[in-house]
Amino acid sequence: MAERNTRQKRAIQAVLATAEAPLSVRDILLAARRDVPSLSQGTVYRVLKALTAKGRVAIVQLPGEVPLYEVAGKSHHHFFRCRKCDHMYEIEGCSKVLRHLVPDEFQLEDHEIFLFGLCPVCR
Amino acid sequence: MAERNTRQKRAIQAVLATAEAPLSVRDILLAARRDVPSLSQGTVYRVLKALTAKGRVAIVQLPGEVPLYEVAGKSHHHFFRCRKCDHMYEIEGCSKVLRHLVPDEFQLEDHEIFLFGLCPVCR
DNA sequence: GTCGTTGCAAAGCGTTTGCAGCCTA
DNA sequence: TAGGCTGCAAACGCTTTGCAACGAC
Repeated sequence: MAERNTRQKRAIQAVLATAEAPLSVRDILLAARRDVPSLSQGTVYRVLKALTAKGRVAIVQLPGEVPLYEVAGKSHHHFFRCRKCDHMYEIEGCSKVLRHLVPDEFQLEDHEIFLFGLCPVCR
Repeated sequence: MAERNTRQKRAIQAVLATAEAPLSVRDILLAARRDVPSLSQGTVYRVLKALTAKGRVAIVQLPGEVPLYEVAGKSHHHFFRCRKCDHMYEIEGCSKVLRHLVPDEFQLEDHEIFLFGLCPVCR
């Protein structure tokens, strides 16, 4: 019943903790294998699923792309994706004006915003 | 070279044209088979891909779900998804305030907004 | 020693694609 | 009749899962 603290879990969480941008399963697998070379894909999926269920990891799902993972608990934010270099920038804060988009009869609980364009470097 | 006007394409476009909400590939396949029973999944994918490339169809990609398709050319809008009945409502208009979310050095070109909550019926 | 966890490989699911025959123009 | 289009089925990429061995406690 008690959850166990394994090398695999520690390696995966360490990778997520030190990442500066959301990572794909492949990214996580390759990075974590530097600590635990025998790490398998299946384990990465299982550990991520468990961490997500516990609310310790958040999924960043861009339209038409594979899901990315980041540590949860950061302040509410969204992402800006540069269409040239593909880099993802975190956008802090979030417009209160969203509430006015929907009629009052709707009860707005959550939202996702993805911004696309050119970043300062690529302009 | 010249594109041909087949029963399959007509059936698929008719389904999209009369749909009141974005449809999945499965939805489209089942509906279009009422006109063309022999219609195959592969053809649906190919026709949708072609229509999308020509800008006649738009993809609605909700995080973690299969893509949905709708006729393009509607006025700019986003979606509100009821987390209880799963119905999707179109939200007209879109906040200009988005531009203020990103620093001036970023060149904002496009965006996606998904709203989640309870619709008037389910509240 | 127990039993949660892992690696492996097979299976699952949505989507793409090669190919031979079909049918629109 | 030409060649774009279709149905079929195999292949593909990502994710899940069954199972026996492993290892944290």
